[in-house]
Amino acid sequence: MIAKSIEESIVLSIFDLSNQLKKIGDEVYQKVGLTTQQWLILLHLANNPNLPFFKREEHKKALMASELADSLNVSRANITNLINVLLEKGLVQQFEDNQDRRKKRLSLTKQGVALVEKTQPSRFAVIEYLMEGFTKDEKETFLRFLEQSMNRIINDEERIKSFHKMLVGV
Amino acid sequence: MIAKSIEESIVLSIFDLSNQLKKIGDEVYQKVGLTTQQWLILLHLANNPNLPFFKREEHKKALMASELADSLNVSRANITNLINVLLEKGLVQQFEDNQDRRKKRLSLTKQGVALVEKTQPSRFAVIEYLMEGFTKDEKETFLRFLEQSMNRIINDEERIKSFHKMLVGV
DNA sequence: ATAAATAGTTAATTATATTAACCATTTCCG
DNA sequence: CGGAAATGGTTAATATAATTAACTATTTAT
Repeated sequence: MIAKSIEESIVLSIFDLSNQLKKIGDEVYQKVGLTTQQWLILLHLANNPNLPFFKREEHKKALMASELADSLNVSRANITNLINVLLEKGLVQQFEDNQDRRKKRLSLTKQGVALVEKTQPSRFAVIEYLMEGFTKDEKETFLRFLEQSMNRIINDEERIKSFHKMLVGV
Repeated sequence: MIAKSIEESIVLSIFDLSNQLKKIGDEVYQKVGLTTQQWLILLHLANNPNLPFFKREEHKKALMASELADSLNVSRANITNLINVLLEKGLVQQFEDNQDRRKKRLSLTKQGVALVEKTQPSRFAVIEYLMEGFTKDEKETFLRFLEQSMNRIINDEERIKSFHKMLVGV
């Protein structure tokens, strides 16, 4: 018999909710021929200040593929494929960095910008609806909580793995 | 230029965190030859009271595959495959329902129970560490928030879709 | 008594990602 | 300075995790 634990409930709920949000996203963005991942790339290229990626570090120059790979936590090869679709659709453009010729910078095309702007209101409406009824203070606390958890995962990776060391011999 | 929004920050952080947690989970459970999905099935069969599934509805009888499909939000066919692995590994057993011969009930084997119990402490340690420093009240509010969001997604699906109707013609 | 619904499975397929190898370029440092 | 290592991007082959569609068996509804 496993004990009730508010902490575990939170983690399992986060999983569940994220899953559902992704399903909704996939369904919605499928209408414009995109996946949630491709959509997230557009949000990055739109410099959406609400992305954890932009909170963790400042980015003055246009993003490149490897930074997207970092933020989405996937391989560079995968990003290449995702970007190719966006290039074909004319939502994104690529240009070479003239200080470092290995790098390719990415930005939204006019169409890309238009798409992001057009979808903004409905995304906001859904999000606001989901968290209706909570105070600003409460929301700020959630966000701090989420950010602390992320920071600990990123910075104390070794420590977290050490908790699991005992599992190796199972 | 997209405006700062605490609500959108929360949603994007939830995405990010869930992603990271899944990566950690995959890495850890890979050591015992399981995926995060298979692991979640074990937690269900262990009647973990912290699973959103058990908070939404009571389940007196042993679970069956289609209920797992509901909870994990995947197809029944997919569950069949996931279960097969767990059967092969001897972590799970299946028995026929004698009231309804279409149904197959699932339960953990002794080995399955042992595995869940053995991994419990380290899972709890990680989880506690992630949310260290927040009060019980704060955690409870957070959980209510997550549950409200999930409920709205499940119960007001039509309403949420209607927010996106305007996108169809993009 | 028959049609519809439910539970599970199988086979074929699709989606989404990964790894490994490679090229070009830049950075590090002995 | 010059060679080794690191970085950025791509390609090809592969893995994995899921889906859909079709099917069987059984139960429920009318």
